[in-house]
Amino acid sequence: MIELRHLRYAVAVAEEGHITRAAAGLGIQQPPLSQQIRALETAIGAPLFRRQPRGVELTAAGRAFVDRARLILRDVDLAVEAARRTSRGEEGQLAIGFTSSAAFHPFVTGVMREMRERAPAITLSFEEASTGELIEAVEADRLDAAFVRSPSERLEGLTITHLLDEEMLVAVPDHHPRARKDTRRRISLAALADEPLILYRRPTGPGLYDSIIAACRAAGFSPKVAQEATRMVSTLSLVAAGLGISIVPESMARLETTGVAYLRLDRAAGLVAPLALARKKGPASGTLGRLLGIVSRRVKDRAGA
Amino acid sequence: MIELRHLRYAVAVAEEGHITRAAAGLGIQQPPLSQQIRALETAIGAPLFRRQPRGVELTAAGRAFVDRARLILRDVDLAVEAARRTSRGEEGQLAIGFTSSAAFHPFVTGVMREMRERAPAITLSFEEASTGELIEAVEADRLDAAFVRSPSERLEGLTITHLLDEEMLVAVPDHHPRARKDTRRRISLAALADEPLILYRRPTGPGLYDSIIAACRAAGFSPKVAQEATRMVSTLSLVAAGLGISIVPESMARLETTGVAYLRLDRAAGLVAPLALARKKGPASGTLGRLLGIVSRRVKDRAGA
DNA sequence: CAAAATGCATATCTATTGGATATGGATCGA
DNA sequence: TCGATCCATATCCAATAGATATGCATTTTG
Repeated sequence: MIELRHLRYAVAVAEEGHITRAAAGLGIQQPPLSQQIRALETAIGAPLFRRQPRGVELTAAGRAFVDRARLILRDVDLAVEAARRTSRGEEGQLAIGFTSSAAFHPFVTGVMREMRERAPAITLSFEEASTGELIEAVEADRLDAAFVRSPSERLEGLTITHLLDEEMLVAVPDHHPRARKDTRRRISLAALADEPLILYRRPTGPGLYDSIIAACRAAGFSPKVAQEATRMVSTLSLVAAGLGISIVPESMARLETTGVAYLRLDRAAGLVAPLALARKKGPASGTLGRLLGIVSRRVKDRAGA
Repeated sequence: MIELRHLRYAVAVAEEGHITRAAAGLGIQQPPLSQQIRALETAIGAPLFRRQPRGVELTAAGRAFVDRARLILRDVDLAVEAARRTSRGEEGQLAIGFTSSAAFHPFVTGVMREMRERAPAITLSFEEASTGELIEAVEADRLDAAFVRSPSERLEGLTITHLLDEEMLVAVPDHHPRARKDTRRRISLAALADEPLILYRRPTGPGLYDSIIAACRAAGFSPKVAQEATRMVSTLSLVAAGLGISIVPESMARLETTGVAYLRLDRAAGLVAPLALARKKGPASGTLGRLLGIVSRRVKDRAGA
């Protein structure tokens, strides 16, 4: 059976044109090298070297073989390197999901940008869905990780890492009486008891929706849900159209939203939009490990700052 | 040190998704296979397989490696095959030379055509030169073989194989008085004693030139050499222009030669153009062996016919 | 021209290691 | 819970890669 050893030896002998010298270079003695070369020639069934009085030289068949052997040896090194890089998470692919409200958060976009820079050989794929759908996708290994909101339910088999809590803002039409007043003043949730509320809710699973309803109840009223939108951005359009007000994560205020004004909520409302990363329990793959590294470093930096 | 064995094993395990089953397929037991896989993983420095309760499955790094390993194993087979084919003379290159007078001989063109058909993977290269130059090129290994005329000098280190003797014809302008008579009748060399002779001679080395002069002397006269041309074809042009007559190998008569008529010579003239193959002494390379095989078969066929 | 040197091949021995057998331990299905 | 499945570990054996010693052919050198 031909082994890489035979290729390495044949290449060395071809380069030296000399068995004894090649043996020295390979760190073995001359006789074993002679034997291995002969064994290779026998396996191939053709002489690769012409034995000259002052050394050896390649036959035409030898040249054909050695030229290819060189490439093969290089390919083996490349294969090993590829495996190492893949293992270290510098190469491969990573499927990431996020809820629409997380997609615009600077933390998430920052992580993504850093991934692109630090590991350009990783092919990233993104998916937007509701928290519930994302959790399901992660469980089913369709996603490697997902940025989700309100990790309320602790799911078996998943690791959910809390990243940060984001303030929530009240979005009101800009002609709304409250938008006229000092927008820096915080208002209480209760002050919005009579306003028609527009909420974002995906067909499936939990999300910010429930947190908002719960917070209103805690503030002593039951919100009047005027509309439900399936995309977060449409929520804001409806607000701009004057159909009601809404409560959205702070990062949403970054979107171009003419016709919408944002009001800060009283801290007592206790309404925050948590951002968390969900992934399968167990050791992370190389590419996922790479992502986790970046995420945890940024969480730490954030805490320090 | 990573060996092809490791690649073969990794590919087998990846394909079966099962160490025990793969071991059976490889004709070894399960424990050594487990060991070899582990050794490979250690050498690479990354796990290639995830041990599952019901078998094993590739990690991302494993997939990256095994995909390449498959190609490498195929390349090794291809390298072996290429060496075998080259050795058998089905592949490689062959530099062949011939004198201008041999280039048109049907024997030579026939051999070349057969080479192309039988061993299309051999890259043929041709060179035209005088017999002397060709002999030199063969000695210096710039040519693998050469079709030459008059192997008069036995050169040390070369094997010169006589292939056939070709009749020589007298080329005369078609308005020449002799061309009017019965062209099938043979004439004697002596009858041409008074004709101005146009001969072909390369700057270097012996050739047909000397044979012709010698034959004339044997016929009892010294030829009047009117012109010397450096290309055989120009010789015929000069004949057509009426500058004199010439003596050329029969195969030259195949060229389109308006204005030239050919006369057969008396056998007593003993003027023949021998065709021989010159090559280095010693065992022939694969590609050259291929040529020699075709040549010798055709010589034999010719003798039989 | 003889002697030394060079360089591959052969012969024999040793040490490494690939592979076999036996067994343990974890997980899964009945 | 018991047996089946399947990988890992431990130990042993056998094949073979490689070491040492030597032979043989050719070439260089004094």
